[in-house]
Amino acid sequence: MLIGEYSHTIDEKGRTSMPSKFRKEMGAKVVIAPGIDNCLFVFTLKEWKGFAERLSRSDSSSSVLQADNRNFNRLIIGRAVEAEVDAAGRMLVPEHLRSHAGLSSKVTIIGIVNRVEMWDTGSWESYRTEFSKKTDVIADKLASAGVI
Amino acid sequence: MLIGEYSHTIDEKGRTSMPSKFRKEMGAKVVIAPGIDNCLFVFTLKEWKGFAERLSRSDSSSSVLQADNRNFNRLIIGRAVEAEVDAAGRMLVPEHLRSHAGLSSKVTIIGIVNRVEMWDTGSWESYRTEFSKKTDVIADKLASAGVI
DNA sequence: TACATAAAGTGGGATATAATAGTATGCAAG
DNA sequence: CTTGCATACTATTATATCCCACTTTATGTA
Repeated sequence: MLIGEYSHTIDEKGRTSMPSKFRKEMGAKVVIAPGIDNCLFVFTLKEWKGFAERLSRSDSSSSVLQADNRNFNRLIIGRAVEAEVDAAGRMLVPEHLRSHAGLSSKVTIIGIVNRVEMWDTGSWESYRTEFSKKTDVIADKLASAGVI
Repeated sequence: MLIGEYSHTIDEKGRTSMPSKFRKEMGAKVVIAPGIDNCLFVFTLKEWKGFAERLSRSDSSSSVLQADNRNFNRLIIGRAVEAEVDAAGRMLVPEHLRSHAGLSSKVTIIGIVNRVEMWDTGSWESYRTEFSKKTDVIADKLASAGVI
């Protein structure tokens, strides 16, 4: 299971490390896609197929939602790339995806069960500060999962 | 059952002891996650898996398309780590979790039935003194809610 | 109560692994 | 044929993990 937060650099060629803890599970080929909220999603090939399929399954009846769905798919699926993890454990993030997430030098990579997210470290920190104020939402979720 | 309060040190590498009374029940691998109120939760691997799966299913109650789910999963699952309890009975708490709970040198570890919490000893003491004043009020609430 | 023995807790150093920078090589386009 | 870019390889630095030893606390026995 992919969990945890790791900090890495991204060099001027756009290469950044896949955290060593994730490498075995992610394999040598991954898919990098624009994520929701200024981050990038990284999937295994297998997970990507499932994710893309769920997105493109248009089960909404209203034409307005269908249009939204098409746009969404263009933005997410159309801009995704397949990337290889090299011998040193790095993957190349193409320029259009780097700019989507605002990646410059420091990146924070987090694992969320079946996907990985890449954030610019600065963006991640402000995102985190922002949401950690909502402890009531967090407590509700923990309660509904039977943790507390 | 995990009960009791234990005090330990955390060294500059971030290692701290799992109380010996908890070791058998917790096993060799545990998951450390950010908790609410400036503490960390420590789960057995088994408890964690059930918990994470409930929260990351792709049904509507935990879909990635819903902002609250994304936020929660990023902050709790994305910042959790799997940690091994070493031969000396210690586990490594990574820097980002130490700073979440404000751990510096003294930690207090408490057992709460099926989970363990780690507190900075100072934070724990102020939390405890704060709430021990209100135990009668809390007891009344619990009683009127039919809990005890 | 004092002592002996064992278990647990803590600190520090050695070794292995990972992260990143730097250099070389191959391929494609002009 | 040359130049530029992208990928691959190598080396150095940094970090994390493992291992050992000492200290302290607990427990049981004389």
